[in-house]
Amino acid sequence: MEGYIRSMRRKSVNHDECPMSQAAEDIGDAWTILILRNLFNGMNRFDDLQKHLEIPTNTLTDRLKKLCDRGILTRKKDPEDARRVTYRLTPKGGDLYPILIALVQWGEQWQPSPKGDRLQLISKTDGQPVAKVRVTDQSGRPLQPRDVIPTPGPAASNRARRLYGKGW
Amino acid sequence: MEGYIRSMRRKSVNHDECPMSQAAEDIGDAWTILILRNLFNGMNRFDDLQKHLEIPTNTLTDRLKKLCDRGILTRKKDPEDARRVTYRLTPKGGDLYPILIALVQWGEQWQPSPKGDRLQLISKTDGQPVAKVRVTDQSGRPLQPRDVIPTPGPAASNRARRLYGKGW
DNA sequence: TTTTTAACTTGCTTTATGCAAGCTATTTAG
DNA sequence: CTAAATAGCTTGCATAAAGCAAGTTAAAAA
Repeated sequence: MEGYIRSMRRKSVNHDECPMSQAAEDIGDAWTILILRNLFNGMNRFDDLQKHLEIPTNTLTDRLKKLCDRGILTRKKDPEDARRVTYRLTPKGGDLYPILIALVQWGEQWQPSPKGDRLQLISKTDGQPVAKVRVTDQSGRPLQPRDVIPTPGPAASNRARRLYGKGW
Repeated sequence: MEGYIRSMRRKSVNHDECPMSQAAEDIGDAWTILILRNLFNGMNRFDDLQKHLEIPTNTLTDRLKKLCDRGILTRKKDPEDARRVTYRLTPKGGDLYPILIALVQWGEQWQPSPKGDRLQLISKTDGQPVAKVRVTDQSGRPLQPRDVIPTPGPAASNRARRLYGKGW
């Protein structure tokens, strides 16, 4: 059953031991990304998410369940209204922030609206737009893909070694 | 037909004019993310991708086609071997780099292997691991979600205005 | 005490995924 | 120069996931 999730038909994408495969498994889904976006904006209830995203209820249930199972969200009953449930980002979930911001910036840059910006991210520290998310070295120098050597670590799978050792 | 792609049944997730929705539509898919990962590692042929990822050929065809249509990849015939086709990242595609690096770092941090690191990203500039991708203001101060005010811009849709104006 | 609200669940239809096989155009082997 | 191999697909079929409408349960509001 290795390499499969929940069925023999929906293949798991995480058959190498790559952190990106696991991340892709977790958030590599359009609905999941949008749910997380809304949670980062403080929307934490089932029906608000459903109405705003126009997501089918069973799909929303499925995604919220997975996000909770994977430790990205917590599910708690609202003490003030026992009908209500609140979903909140865990520290692990909160750490997805740079990824979501990078997605916004990429979308704004490369698929701009003719009418101008759709979303501006303003920092409270200086009232200026948030800086572009970049890959840098320890001293802050920006790095391009060619400046980075991806090296399989001690826990790398053979598949990952093949990829990063360029031995396909 | 607004809000739908390719059919009446597969809903498009991009019914607000949000840059993140569009980005989610583009790369919010586990196979797509892994294809991009492999392309960033210099793997640019159909059969190499197919073998390494163990992705069904029709799914790979579909994803490569979409990525080309969306200007993320180019498709060119190899002048040295007319059977071969090479897929390469466009500047738009290359700009997804911070997102992929952030995904690796998140996966390595929050879903670590008991055996240690799986993938180490070493910078050629100093031989050190690449710095953690962060959200900062213009002067480099790190920002948390609460430090950022997402403001609908001139091109924002009503749906986006509702979300970012907290008026659900 | 009836109606609403919130968060689902169920049943059904359509679409997408996965597999095996086949196809077409080159290129290499004999 | 023909036969086999290779690269990049396409097709057909089975099953799983997405989407829609409706129903369920428990709590709160009217």
